[in-house]
Amino acid sequence: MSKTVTTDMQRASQLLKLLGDQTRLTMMKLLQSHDCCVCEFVEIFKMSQPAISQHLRKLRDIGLVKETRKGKWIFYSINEDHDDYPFIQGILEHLPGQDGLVTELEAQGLRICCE
Amino acid sequence: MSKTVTTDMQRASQLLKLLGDQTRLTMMKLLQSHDCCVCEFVEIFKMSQPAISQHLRKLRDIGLVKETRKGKWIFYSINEDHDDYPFIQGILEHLPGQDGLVTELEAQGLRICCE
DNA sequence: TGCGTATATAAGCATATGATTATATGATAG
DNA sequence: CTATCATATAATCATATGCTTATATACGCA
Repeated sequence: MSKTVTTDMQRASQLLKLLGDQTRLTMMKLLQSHDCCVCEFVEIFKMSQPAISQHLRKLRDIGLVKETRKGKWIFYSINEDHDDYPFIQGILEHLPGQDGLVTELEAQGLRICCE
Repeated sequence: MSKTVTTDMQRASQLLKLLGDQTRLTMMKLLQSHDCCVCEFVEIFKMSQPAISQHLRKLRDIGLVKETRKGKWIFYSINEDHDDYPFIQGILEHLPGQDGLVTELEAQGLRICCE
C-alpha cells in the first residue's frame, strides 16, 4: 500500500465525513447555486448563529468554501479551486436542488441583497 | 422545502457519513474489485475482528454490502441492487484502487480462496 | 467616536462513534 | 456429537461531534 494512496483515502474520507452531516451537505448544495451569508443560513436551517458559524468554519478550514465581506455581511461561496472540487461536485450533482430554501427565504423578505 | 427532498438529503448525508470513515471507505473500494471475508479484512486493516465486524454491520444494515457464506467463511460483497448504488459508485470511482492491499495479502499467503 | 449589527470564538455538556475485551453463536470437520 | 474455527454481539470506555450559552471581535454608520 503506497503512502500516497493512504493519504488520498484519508483525505477522501475526511471530505466525506464533512459532507456526512445534513446541514453541511445542504449548505454545499445550496452554495452551488446561491452565495449565502451567515444570517441567511440561520433562517434557513432554524439553527443558532454559533451553530451555523461552526459548520461554516469546518467547511472553510478544509477549503471547501471561501468568504467574502459585502457591506455588513459575510457571504460564503464554494471554492471551485479546491483540489478536490471535481470530487465534491460529482457528489453534489446527485442531490436534489435546494433552491426552494432560498425561494422561501425571499418570500419571507429575508434574503440579503447588497449591490 | 418538500418532504422528499428533505428525506433524500437525510439519506444522502447518512450514506456519506458511513463512507466518511477511512476503514469503511477502503472496504467499499476494495469490495468493488474483490469480495473479501472478515478475516481478510482483519489482516488488511490490522484491526481486531470485532472492530471489523462492526464496520461491516453498519455497511450491511444500510444495505451497501451483502454477505454470502462459503465454507467456513462469510464473504462480503457490494450490493449493486441498492437504490443508491449509482451514487456510491460515482464516489468510489474517484478513489485510488486498493488492489495493492489484496496483492499484499496474497504475498503473505493469507488470501482465502475456496472453490 | 461610539453604538448597533453581523459574525466568530470559547466553554460546557449531552450524545455519537469507534475501539477494546469478553462472550455467544453457528457451521464444519473429525 | 463434539471440538474448533470464523464471525457476531455485548459491555465498556475514551474521544469526537454538534449543540447551547456567554462573550469577543470587527465592520458600518450616526
